[in-house]
Amino acid sequence: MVARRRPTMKDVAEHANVSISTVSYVVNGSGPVAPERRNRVLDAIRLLDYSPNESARSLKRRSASTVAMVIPDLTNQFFAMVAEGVQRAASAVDVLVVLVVPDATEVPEENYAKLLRSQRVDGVIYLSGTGSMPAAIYDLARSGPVVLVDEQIPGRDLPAIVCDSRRGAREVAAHVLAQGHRKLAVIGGPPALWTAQQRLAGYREAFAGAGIDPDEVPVYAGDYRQESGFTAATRILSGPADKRPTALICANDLMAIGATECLKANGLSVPEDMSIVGFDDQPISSLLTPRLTSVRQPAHDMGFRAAKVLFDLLEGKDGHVADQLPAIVQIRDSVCPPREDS
Amino acid sequence: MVARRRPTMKDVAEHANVSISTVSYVVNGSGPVAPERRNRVLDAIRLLDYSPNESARSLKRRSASTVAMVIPDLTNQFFAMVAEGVQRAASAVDVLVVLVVPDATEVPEENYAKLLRSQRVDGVIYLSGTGSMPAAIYDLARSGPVVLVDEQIPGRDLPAIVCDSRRGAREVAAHVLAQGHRKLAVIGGPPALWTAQQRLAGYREAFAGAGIDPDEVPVYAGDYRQESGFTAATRILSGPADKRPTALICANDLMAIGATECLKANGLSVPEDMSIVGFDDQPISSLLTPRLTSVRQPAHDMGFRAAKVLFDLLEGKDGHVADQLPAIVQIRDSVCPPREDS
DNA sequence: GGCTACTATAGAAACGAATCAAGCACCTTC
DNA sequence: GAAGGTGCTTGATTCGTTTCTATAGTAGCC
Repeated sequence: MVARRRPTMKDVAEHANVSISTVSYVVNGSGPVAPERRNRVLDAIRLLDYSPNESARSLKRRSASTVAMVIPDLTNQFFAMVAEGVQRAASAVDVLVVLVVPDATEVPEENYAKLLRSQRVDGVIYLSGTGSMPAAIYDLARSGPVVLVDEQIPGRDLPAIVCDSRRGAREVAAHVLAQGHRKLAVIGGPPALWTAQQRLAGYREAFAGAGIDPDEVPVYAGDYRQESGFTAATRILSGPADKRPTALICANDLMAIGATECLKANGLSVPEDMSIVGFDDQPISSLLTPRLTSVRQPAHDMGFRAAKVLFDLLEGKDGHVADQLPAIVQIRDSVCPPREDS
Repeated sequence: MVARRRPTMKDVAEHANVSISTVSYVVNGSGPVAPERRNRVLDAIRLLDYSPNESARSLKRRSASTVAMVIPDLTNQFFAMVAEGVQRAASAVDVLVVLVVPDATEVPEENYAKLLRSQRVDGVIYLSGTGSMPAAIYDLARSGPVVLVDEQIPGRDLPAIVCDSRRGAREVAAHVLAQGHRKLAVIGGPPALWTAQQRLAGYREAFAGAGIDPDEVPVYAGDYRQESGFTAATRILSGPADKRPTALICANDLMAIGATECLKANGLSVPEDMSIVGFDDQPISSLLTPRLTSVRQPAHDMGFRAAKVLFDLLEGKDGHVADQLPAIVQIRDSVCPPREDS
């Protein structure tokens, strides 16, 4: 049970009676080797159970074949699905994905950039989260390639994979309006985040399209967490009952769930007393009662593409990202026409 | 925008007019350095924005300060929570966690062990999944330290962090029995998995305790996925109506959810027509209608401890794991007494 | 003042793999 | 038969650290 030294190229070379360089050429296919010797090397590799030391490789090649993925919250299924997409793309090219969860990390801000500078990772996939930290992103992007997912930063144009959030938002809102709702309220995301802005803009377009002055519709800023949906709903219910909205438009599912909880806790039923829509279409959303009407983003695909773009970037293939992925409304049971008397 | 060469210890040494070794001593605090020179070095480091090349370090130190975490399914919130716990423990000691999702990985089996052998990671935290692959685990454990989470392998005694699943299972089942149910069915996990065996054993203990012959209670084997819960429930409903169970005991929440969906789809209501319990207590389970009665496992803590044990192992501190964590029944709304006539 | 006993420092040899430049066969071709 | 290829092979160097060993400098002690 002694932890014996792992075999190195030198061992393989001796076993096969060739030079170290030859072994290297065989392993990487990077040089000409006569068939007979190649087989001798291959045999020795198998016999010794050799695999190349990746630290040494990284050192020599100046690349770690590893990328970091910054995820604000793993228990949010949207992020989890993006992560799986990233993982799929990465494993296909034998790149490792290291997980970074800011909330579970000591001094996160400083650390991201350090990760890149110390060359432990070659690049970063950044899912923007419940808060915002644009400063940290700039820092990051100065130290190495960064691809954003579902986020865009106005000034700097960092590569990003995004959805047509605005359109999706416009369409859910239009769906709500089509049911006859005229008194609405929005529970938005963190105003600093691009997605929050886009979704809000989409909602407002729909309002305007239905002849409602967007500025008349109250917007409560949440942080994409369930609890903030609950809080916002509480505030909404605290207003005078006759001015109460008949539909709640939430910028993500988690907040929609929180808001629903609040309504239920106050004896209101969804959608009869108040309609609700979300955004993201997490798998759980279709399991709730009522099944939540939401906007589906192709999370898995977004992660996959983000990873691809990052890899292109790492290979110097200035991989520009032009297209947005579609966001598709999923109509379910959480919206119905408003009561006659409201 | 030219990618300038990152500064090395040599650069720092020249800037500070000291030798490379001195810089190394300062960076690692591993040797005596006069205060005045130490400051010169520190200044140079700041000035050049130096951070040590981790590949070179790993090579020299023979350790990557990185561990792998094998997770069968990220969208399962239980796993996600374990992952966050692992991440928290790792970031505290500056260890990187690389994500491995077998389903999203090409030729996963071979790759795990290779990961260890190539010294890209120092150890592995293994969450056993929807299927089983004991062979792969043995392979792994031969190449380096492995810590299991919520799993145990009979023959080999690999370090593992587990819950008292059996007790938790016994207690939920007892709760169901206490409501007066006598006709039951179990939807179990993959029979090869330790957790599935433990939970089933716990259920049977409870049955026996209530004077029911455990062998009379039918067990349907699922795979811990939602769909298998649905399938099992379909089979259960296809039997003669008078022999139909009044309560369904599911070995995890996802399958309980699937089963619930099936019942609803067949016009049955939960818990009035059939009671249901799960296991794991995922956050979403308390949001469903009815709120699912389940057994909570301290997922976050399990991940955290598993990581700690692995780190101890890596430091040679043969960290034995004796204690099991508790699993606590969460009583909610998915269980009620059976109808009189059944 | 010569001896040990330190301390702080510098030098140099690893760690394991990639790769450039050079060498050595062997074969054309005139 | 010499000049010039072509195709394999190898030795040596390099990547950026860590760390062992040697050395210079200072102090302590009789």
